[in-house]
Amino acid sequence: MDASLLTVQPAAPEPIYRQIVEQLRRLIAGGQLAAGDSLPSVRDVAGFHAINPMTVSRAYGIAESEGLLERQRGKGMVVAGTHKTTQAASHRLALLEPQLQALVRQTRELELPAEPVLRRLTKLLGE
Amino acid sequence: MDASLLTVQPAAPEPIYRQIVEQLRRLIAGGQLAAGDSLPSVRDVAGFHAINPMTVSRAYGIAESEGLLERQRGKGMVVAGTHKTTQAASHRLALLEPQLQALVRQTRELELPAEPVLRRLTKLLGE
Amino acid sequence: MDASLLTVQPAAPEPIYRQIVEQLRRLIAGGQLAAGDSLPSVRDVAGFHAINPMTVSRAYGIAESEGLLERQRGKGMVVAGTHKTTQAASHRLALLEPQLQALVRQTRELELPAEPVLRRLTKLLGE
Amino acid sequence: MDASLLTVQPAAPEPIYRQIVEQLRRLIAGGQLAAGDSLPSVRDVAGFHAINPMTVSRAYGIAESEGLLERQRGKGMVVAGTHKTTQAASHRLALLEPQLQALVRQTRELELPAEPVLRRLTKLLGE
DNA sequence: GTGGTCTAGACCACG
DNA sequence: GTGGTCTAGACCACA
Repeated sequence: MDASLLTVQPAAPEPIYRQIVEQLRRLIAGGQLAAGDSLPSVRDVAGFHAINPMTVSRAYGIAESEGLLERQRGKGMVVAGTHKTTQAASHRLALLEPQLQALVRQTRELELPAEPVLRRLTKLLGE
Repeated sequence: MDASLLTVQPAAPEPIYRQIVEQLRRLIAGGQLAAGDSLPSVRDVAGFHAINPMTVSRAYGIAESEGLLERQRGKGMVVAGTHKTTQAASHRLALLEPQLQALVRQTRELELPAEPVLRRLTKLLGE
Repeated sequence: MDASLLTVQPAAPEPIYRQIVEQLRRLIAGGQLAAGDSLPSVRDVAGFHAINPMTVSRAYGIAESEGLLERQRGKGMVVAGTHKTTQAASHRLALLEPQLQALVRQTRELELPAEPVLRRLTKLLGE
Repeated sequence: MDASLLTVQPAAPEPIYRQIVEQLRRLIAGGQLAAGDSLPSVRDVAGFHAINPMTVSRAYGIAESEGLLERQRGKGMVVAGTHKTTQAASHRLALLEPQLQALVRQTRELELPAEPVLRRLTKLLGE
């Protein structure tokens, strides 16, 4: 499993460990990480992104306590078996709902009409 | 100026003071707050949303240091005169760019096609 | 809230942060910590037991993610409101079931009859 | 000697090797394993419980260094001769003391009276 | 090799 | 004052 699977933005306001947890949630929901897949080791991820191993370990630990990952003693972390298949698109879309609602609120605060926002998003999604 | 202009979610992970600053930025860019408009007092906002006055004060202070607001003796805070008019739509759209990019990244991690996301957003924007 | 409420055994095999989490679970279930009670600060607990603040913070964080505690921004941690009352004795007894089962297994491995074990436990509980 | 003598819970927080060592300690103290008895081979135990042979080997090694077991060429591990007889009940009871003390502490944290705990334990021991 | 725990200490975010 | 995040590094537990 490749450490480059995860992306990390150390400068973002969102803490690194949470960035990782949330990416894992989406990658598993989307099926890019399937049940049984093993994850890059804590040390690999930390080395690749030049962050502290403990930060990665913390993310993995939270993901484990959420039931996303399982620890295989001595071998590393794997995607938990409960997530047998890629989740339905409707369920995956639901994971974006909070972000979509925030976007709508902000669009309104900016008094922007819907069209330019949708046009811009269409363009970005198409690239 | 009504304290209900601002919305605040104390339970959100984003700090309250930053929620306020960013809303002010957008409301001013969108023209809902025009140059010279006076803002609700720190006390009113804090009382209305049941948050700490110091938090509101801090948000106002940051907005002032960004040049969004000005302190007028005896009148409290008012929208700064530099923001004479509503900004151009293209400039306002630019303020959404980071959120749009994050949305695109998350859509890809979820392996979602563009259509359902755009459809959902269209619906929310139309309500 | 007194830092001496929690006891910690740094030499025990069980990690300190988990000792704390499990104590919190029992103290809340037993009603010694009621909803809304505030907890000793991370720094107080760490200082009192001569352990690292991060270790305490980690325990509090886990307890929060389990819904036992709530964070009051800027004020510290309080017992979550969901735990309105002391739980029924039967429910509290259930929390001891794993330990009781382990004790029974060990008693059998030692080929000990029930009486001396019960007698010893009775004595310890009565002190 | 049957591999099913030992029970192992790979999912438990307690490390597997320690589960084995402590069981051996109790089985020998209780006389279920007598001096000279031979133990199931590392391979058998590992195969039976689907755990890593190295884990079993490590447990046996620790038990040997504690003087519980002896390595006999060609015969594998046997119970050491120093443990000629079943130990006195009082000595065996002492092996349970830490668990009993932990149980008492937890009972108090749960604010449980002694009776229900003793009743439940009596029931479990009688089954 | 894997992950886990803890420390000491810096610095930030929040109220 | 509160808790949160991250680091660097030591050391342990496990397979």
